[in-house]
Amino acid sequence: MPELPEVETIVADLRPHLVGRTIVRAELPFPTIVRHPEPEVFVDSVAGMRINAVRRRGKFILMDLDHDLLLVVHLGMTGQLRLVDADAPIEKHTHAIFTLDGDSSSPSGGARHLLRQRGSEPSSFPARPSRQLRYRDPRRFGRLLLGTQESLLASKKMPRLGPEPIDPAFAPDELYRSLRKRHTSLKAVLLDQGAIAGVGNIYADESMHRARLRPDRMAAGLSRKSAQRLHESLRDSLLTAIRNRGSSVDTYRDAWGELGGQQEKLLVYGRAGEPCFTCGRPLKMIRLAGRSTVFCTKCQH
DNA sequence: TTAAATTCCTGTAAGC
DNA sequence: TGCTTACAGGAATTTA
Repeated sequence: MPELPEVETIVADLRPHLVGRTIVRAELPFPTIVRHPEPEVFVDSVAGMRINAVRRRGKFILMDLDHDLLLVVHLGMTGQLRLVDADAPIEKHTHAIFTLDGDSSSPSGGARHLLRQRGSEPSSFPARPSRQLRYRDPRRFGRLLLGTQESLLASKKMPRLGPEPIDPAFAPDELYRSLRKRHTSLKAVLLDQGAIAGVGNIYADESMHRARLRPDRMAAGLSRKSAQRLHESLRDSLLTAIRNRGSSVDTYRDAWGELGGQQEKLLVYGRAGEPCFTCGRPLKMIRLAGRSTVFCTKCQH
């Protein structure tokens, strides 16, 4: 499922292809995927808007449009955002389609028309179909939002998010202080988007294993030194996963529909019962914060 | 106020 | 083989 590294991969892939493009038309085969505003307003409002930036915040994909509008995409568990040629067959569970203006590297519109009139359009300029950004989500846990940044925050449509764990400004002591005030399991805090943005079940388990910390430990009981280790492990887990283009467990695919590479390198997630790579003892699975949680009873304390 | 439980949703895999 | 059932989980919402 898409967590910080997967969303970061998609955003980095999409950015050069979307920035500067204009959304010609939006269609919503499944309108309720849009949570704000009303679907008709959403469709009307994005049409004709230029995409000025593509960013990530936590697990959210943010697209800055004209007129201070912000198009927000959350992939939930099975959401996929793909860039395809407009004539590509529409896959099942496609809930939103954004048609983009043509490729600026080949003459389009008026320029193409002029060339054709003069009978001099080079054959090396194929009639490139316009492209579409498509949102597909079989389990429909994802959502789309539109509004000004200010209005989205004010209406509480966008949750308040904690610091970005891979931001160099995120200091070990900041993690220590936020853990200190939480009387719940370490796992629950790592999954809390208001505490740290972007961490989900995969990288919570991976980073606690790297830090040699039991997921069911009380967060408030962690020493400064342990918090420091967790801080480093979190960054390592996330940055390594970004380098490997994310983990394709379940249905995750990048913007081109390709698999990531990190799933083959996971230390504990999805490996319950298999031997720990460090000590060989079978990894244990428990349920914490409503999530399956895998760890090593010997290596993690 | 905070933490835990419940809910949404469908593809997949296990079990009969 | 074919059906039923349990399970996966992000986060909003509800309950404790």
